[in-house]
Amino acid sequence: MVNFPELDKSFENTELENKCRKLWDDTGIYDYDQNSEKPLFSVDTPPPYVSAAHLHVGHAMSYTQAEILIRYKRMLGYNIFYPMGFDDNGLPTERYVEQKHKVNKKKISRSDFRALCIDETQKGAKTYEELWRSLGLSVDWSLRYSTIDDRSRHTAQKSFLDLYEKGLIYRSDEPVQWDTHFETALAQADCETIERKGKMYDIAFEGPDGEDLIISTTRPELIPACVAMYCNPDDARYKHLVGKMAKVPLSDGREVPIKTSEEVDVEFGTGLMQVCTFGDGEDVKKWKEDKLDTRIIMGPDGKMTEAAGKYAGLDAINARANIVNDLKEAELIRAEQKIVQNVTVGERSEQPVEFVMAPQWFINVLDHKERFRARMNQLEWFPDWMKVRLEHWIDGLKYNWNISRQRFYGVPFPIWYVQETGDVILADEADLPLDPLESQPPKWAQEKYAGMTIVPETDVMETWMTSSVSPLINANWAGRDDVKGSMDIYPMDLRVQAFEIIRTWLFYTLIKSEYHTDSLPWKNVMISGWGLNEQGKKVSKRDLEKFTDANGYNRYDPGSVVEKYGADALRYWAANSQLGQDLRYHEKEVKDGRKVVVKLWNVARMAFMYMGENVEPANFPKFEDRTLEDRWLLKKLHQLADEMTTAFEGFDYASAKEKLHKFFWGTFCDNYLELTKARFWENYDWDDAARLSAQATLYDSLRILLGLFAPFTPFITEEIYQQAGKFGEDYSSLHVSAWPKADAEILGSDGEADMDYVLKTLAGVRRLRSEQQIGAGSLLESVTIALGSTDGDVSARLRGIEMSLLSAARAKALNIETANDGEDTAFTITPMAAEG
RNA sequence: GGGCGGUUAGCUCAGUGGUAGAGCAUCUCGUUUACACCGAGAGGGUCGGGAGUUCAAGUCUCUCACCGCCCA
Repeated sequence: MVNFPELDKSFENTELENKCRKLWDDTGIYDYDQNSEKPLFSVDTPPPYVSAAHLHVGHAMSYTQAEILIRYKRMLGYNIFYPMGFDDNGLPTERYVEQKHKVNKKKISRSDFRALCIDETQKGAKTYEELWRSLGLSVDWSLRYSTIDDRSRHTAQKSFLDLYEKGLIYRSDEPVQWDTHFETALAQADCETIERKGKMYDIAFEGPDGEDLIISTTRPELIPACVAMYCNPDDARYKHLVGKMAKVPLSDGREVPIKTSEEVDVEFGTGLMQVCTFGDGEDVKKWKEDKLDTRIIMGPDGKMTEAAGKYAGLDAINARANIVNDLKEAELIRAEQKIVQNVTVGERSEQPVEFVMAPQWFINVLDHKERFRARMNQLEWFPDWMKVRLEHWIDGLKYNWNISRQRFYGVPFPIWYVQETGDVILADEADLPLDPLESQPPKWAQEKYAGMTIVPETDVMETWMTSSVSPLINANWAGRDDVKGSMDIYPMDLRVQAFEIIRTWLFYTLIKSEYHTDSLPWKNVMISGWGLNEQGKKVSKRDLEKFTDANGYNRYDPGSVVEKYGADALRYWAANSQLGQDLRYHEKEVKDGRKVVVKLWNVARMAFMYMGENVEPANFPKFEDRTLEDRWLLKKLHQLADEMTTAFEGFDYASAKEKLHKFFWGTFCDNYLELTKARFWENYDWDDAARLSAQATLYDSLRILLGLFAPFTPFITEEIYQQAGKFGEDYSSLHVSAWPKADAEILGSDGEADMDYVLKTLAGVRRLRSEQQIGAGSLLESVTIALGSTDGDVSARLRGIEMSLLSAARAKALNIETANDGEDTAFTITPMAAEG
């Protein structure tokens, strides 16, 4: 027995959302159950940087897209492992703290700086958690981790030790890509290429016989660091020079060798090039291969050092200007030309990347590309074409992965060095996590190196070193007893993330799994696109600042949007973009979701009204005994459930939503409900059996629709479900009820062919009403259907469904005429307005 | 220069070889007993250009152009 109360005419979304959130929290429906018998579905989600309140509707979009799928899986009966992490170490945090507190890491103690970072990240995490909750993300918050907490530091440090023991990690003093703004090393993945205007100078070196040797360069300031000159071995112009020396300009006659390399482009400039320590990766390569001299003239801060002589203290730009002047005075610049050049810059600082010599820790990736490719191919990619992006990244790898960062805030390396011997002392795994600056080395080491000077590593690991073990953090690889997960959840079922971190997060995680566990980290990966602003650009911090109005409302801020339109509305918008595709955000499109939510509420209101109290599903007529309209509707609805299931199985939430939307608004509301109302109205002669059939079908269809909408709009559907007395079910929440399963018998049913006449009548009368400006509500005196065919059967069939046709036309009488025009399917409707 | 994605209605986007779709916007009508955050109807498209395959191409192939992202 189920009672359907009268629903309020409207609802207040924040109030409704708070109610649902309380229910979900109280019943713990999102909790991962370690002892469950159910099949497991585990998800590895991106830990966003919490250092700045930078989350925008684009983030809401991609997190929601994944979460819709997770809700579907939960309704399928999976035991869901859905954690949330926060990434709070790394450069973004430090930069945020530096800017916000106007501090310089050189002028503040390491521990004070770290304290500020931790404080800011805790604030940020709180804001973020509230936002994700308000959006309805069905996360088990007890699984929450942060990349600076004990378990993450423990896991990252264990990762280091394991790699060290396996010989996959090494320390080396070699030129590394360097960010002169943040004064830290960078990995290849931390760099990007930008286009900018520059100048190409042709500069004369002096050959062995006093002749001019012209090189073309955009970086004349590196001339004092020139250590060799190169030409192509096949270049006839310079063959006689190979092995001889050239004099470097402005150097008091310093000489550098002239060498050959296949890689020198004969067509570029004069075919001669300088190699400096270090201008770019090519310089590094030749320096290594040919064991060239080292002349470092630039410091870690990007300023010229004493070795640059009179240019010392200048940054690259000023040094360039000065040196160009000097060269001009010496008449050594033979040409200059404006060009557009591609410059590698630090992703965060946007400063040109330089090379600096410093001992760093590297993970060997170059020797194992084939293994990574094989793993990559074992992964199921959604969408599949995203795989190519990783493939090309792996192919294009040029450097081993440098994980050392000369920063304060991050996971420390669990190591010390012995000054006298250079030995590396590793921490014991049992002591992790630790900071070598604050902890003593293991006892055995203290004994072994007694009397020697033991110094801690002061660099920290780069942030990806930690986030790349997120599946292992979740699976408690470190074996901590304060954590819920276990290696049973590993490999995880699904990784979700956006495309821009394929080369970093996805790639690094793949590496770590390969090295640590000799397996994939997850079975499937789902890659989202970006939510873009109205101009089609990535939503920027500027958008978040510029468009905030006096009341603090910002259309790009998910918090603002949720408050104004409701979480369901924003979620509904998020499902608009196909998996992997970008989507422009327009605030007005959130209204579309809002409308669906309101419509659902009103549908429920009506259905509740017509179902009323004391509804006994046991007394419902069987499917085959229901009316034409009801059987048709149910068949369509079960087809929909079937199609949506297929879509979801392919991670295609977007077409699932599209099909649902189309069905709900068109088939269900505009057609079925409009047809069905008449059965509850007094001016129609429908019998009680037909009314009961309608009630049964409203009951069934509303219940199924709530299920189908649940992943997209969890709040409104939950509220209706609860108001409906949970349809007499035992589930504590709609979101742990069973996903609607298409019934084979209903799918295979036929006999609704007559429905075609009803729908044609509905459409035909509507058109005529519109043409003749007759309101849809006014009852017609009669409707006339003119049959072109002389087939008497049709006439009889129409008489058999007379009540349905009258309901469709909203008419009192049905006339059937045969127009002898010979057309088989001619079918017209002639309504007449009722009097008055 | 190479790669990936995109180019469909004014805007944002769907579209599975078989009569071009949705929402928003526009126009007309309708205060109707779930909903005006509504309903009915209408207008609006050489599906980026060109070539090819096919009985049939928005869809498959080739090519060119433009946009976005990534790599040189």
